[in-house]
Amino acid sequence: MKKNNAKVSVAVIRRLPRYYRHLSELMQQGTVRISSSALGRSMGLTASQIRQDLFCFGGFGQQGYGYNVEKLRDEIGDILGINRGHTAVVLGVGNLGHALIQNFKFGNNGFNLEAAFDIDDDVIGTNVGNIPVYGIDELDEYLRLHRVDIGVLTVPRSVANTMAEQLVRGGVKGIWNFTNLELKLEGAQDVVVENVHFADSLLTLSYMISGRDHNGEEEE
Amino acid sequence: MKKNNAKVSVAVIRRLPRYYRHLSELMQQGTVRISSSALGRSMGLTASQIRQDLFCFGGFGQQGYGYNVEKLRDEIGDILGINRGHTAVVLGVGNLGHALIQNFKFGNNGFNLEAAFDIDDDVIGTNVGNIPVYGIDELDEYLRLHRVDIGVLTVPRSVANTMAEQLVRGGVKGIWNFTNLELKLEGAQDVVVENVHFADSLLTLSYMISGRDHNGEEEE
DNA sequence: TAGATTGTTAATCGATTAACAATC
DNA sequence: TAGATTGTTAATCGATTAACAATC
Repeated sequence: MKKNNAKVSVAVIRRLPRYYRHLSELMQQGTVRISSSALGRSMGLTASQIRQDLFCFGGFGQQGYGYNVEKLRDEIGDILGINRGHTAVVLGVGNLGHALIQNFKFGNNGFNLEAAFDIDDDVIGTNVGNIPVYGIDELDEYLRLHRVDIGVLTVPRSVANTMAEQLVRGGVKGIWNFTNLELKLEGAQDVVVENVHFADSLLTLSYMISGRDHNGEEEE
Repeated sequence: MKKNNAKVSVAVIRRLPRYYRHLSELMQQGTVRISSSALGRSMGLTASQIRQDLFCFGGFGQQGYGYNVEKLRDEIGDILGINRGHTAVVLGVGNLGHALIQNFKFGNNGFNLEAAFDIDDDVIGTNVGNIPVYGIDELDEYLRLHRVDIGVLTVPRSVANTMAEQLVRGGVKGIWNFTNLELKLEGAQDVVVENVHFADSLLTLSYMISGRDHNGEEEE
């Protein structure tokens, strides 16, 4: 198992969570070992690609045997940063923020959700789930006093960029952006923005169900 | 502008909604024309890639001038299927379903949201926004009587696959899947599933903020 | 040991970028 | 017209797939 220092491509990185998810399910089903070809079959990838992907990180298998499901899962979890005690806050406790706080298992993904912020007096001071909701004017101080790794942005479009800038000034490492805006953050090259663009996803689906004659001409 | 029958790659397709979004913003700002290089600069793409992407569909520009923003936007909207009168129903009016019904602009993306379904008697018979909520046992008949293009799946994990199968039997063309489950739909090759996996997105962000020493060894 | 399956390099394929003639 | 910028082909780059020696 040799150290591989080549830069890992984003295509590989985006497959890691899928590996993690599938391996977790296999583990729950009690599967102890799996070969790259069996895993590939169940995930719709080639065995070659799986071995190549894992090779980026040194490879975690054993010739003639395959991969230990639990060990591989844990290794990938480590690579993804699941055991680093990441912390998160939610900005905007509207319908979507509410839904994320209540339903999304931050803990399963290695994040501790510690607070939420909103501008509405009716919700400030309450708890959603176990999460306290503070006023947005308390954000600066909160960020000064706590290490917050990411901000979850579920505020209205109109204030999205301002709030994002405030998070950046407060020292977050990443922003999980649910607003349909492309954030413009000057001089924050080391802050990572991960977008969840619902509209992009739906429009892709729209394209795919719309059939093939996309140039408006008759077929012959 | 010649007809191009080569299959369009998924990489290109997934860029189309971004083009659409950026062009919409430019249009709102009153920009009338734009060159591939200016658009590329503002989107973080090369001019070459933009021209190559549009070339897949025949090209919509004019030498020496560039692209008419509104015309290009509309052409891409057409390609994405925005003007086909698509219809949608939501399955599962929990926190997330509620948030989507209330906040997400289906109309902006060419979809008419027509109904929602849930199992909870407290919500059945009510309206969320303007959308009526029916009992899940009325779904089969509803699908028989109405043409529904996509089902939006925001039900609990445990019933996700069953509900998806019911949608397929009811004749939907696509499923917009917000459950963190990989749907297994036997014999439904022509039904498109578009996944919105929150966890995958967050874990990608987790990786990116976790620094580079992913093999646990000390640097030298 | 023999069989299986990985780690790893090489070959192929596809996507992005470069170049430039066509043309507005 | 001259300048600008596209449409389109060719070159390059990177990602996926194939192959096979290493080894459990």
